[in-house]
Amino acid sequence: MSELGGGPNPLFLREEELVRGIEMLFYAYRDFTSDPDEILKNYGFGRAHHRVVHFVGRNPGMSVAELLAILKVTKQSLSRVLSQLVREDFVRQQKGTRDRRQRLLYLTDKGQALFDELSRPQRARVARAYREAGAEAVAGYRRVLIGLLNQDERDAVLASVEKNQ
Amino acid sequence: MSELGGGPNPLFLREEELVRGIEMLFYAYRDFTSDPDEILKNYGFGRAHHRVVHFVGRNPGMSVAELLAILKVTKQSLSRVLSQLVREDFVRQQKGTRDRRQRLLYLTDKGQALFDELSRPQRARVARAYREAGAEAVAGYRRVLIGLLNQDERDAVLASVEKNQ
DNA sequence: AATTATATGTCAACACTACTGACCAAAAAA
DNA sequence: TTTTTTGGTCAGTAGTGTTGACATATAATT
Repeated sequence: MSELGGGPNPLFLREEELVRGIEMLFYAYRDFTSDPDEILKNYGFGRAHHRVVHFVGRNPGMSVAELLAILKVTKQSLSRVLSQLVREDFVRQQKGTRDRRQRLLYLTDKGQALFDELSRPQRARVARAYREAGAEAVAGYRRVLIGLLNQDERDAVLASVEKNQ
Repeated sequence: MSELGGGPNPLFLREEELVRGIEMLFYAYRDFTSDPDEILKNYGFGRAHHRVVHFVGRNPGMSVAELLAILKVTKQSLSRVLSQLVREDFVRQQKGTRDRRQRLLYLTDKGQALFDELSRPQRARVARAYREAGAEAVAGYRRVLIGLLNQDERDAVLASVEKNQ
């Protein structure tokens, strides 16, 4: 296959470089999820539980609809893991005051403890990578990741990620 | 939770910044996989098939053992999708000449076509992100992703990724 | 030549995560 | 009051992953 644009591309846009970018993301994600996966086994949970615990922990009081929009899974997929987390007292649901149909989601103390346990090895991994690469590389890392997002998602993601600045 | 090291960390190692790095990776991977996922539906395939097609396409003649080491799944998990791809003539197996126990893996023309179809939107996505972020950011992106790898995997991953330089 | 180790495949059984499509109830909005 | 939104639930199905056991062919070692 020839170059994407047909014309002469800067070095980092060569075909080979693009495929390399694809693979690097696969490898990083593969290793990145391995630590939490190990921990989750001890709780009889899977990766889906992790995602719920993470985003509820980061966005206390979020609604189910907001969580669905972040995870991009169906209601039924979420329902199973969420109700399991509620049943086992990791997540607490509270009727919304403004809109009482909503079940606003919060971590319990137990849930917060799990959040911390799961995030510890990931934070350590990111910290190590950031430290080794340096501040400038970190800025580049973030810029490229943002560029990889669906364009119609960028604002939402940036808002979500930056909210706790 | 306090800072990781206890001491005063540079800004990009703040707790909040680390969690942001975790989330960005989740979001990028979520959107990154969405295009191929759509295409795969038309073939009755899933993400696992994609991974096999991708890595066999990138490493023609690789052995099953090598593929397992990259994917980090069990033989049984791989077996299902691989035998399906062979049965449907996307992947071809050829007895190794040096070691005739090995089944060396190659894409058929059909497999190569699928590889191209799947990689096209991902390459376009990476190209867009690289273009928007610039060469310097790309270098940082790659450095951080390498730092996120398990340390005992780095050499293998770098060898695999760089091999077609 | 006989033994051991390796590469691969296969089977059964199971678990987690995801999907679709249908349906229902409560509450908000029009 | 009617419509829409939010959320829950049910049944059925599919894709991907696991463990553990076992079989075969071949290579490597003794």
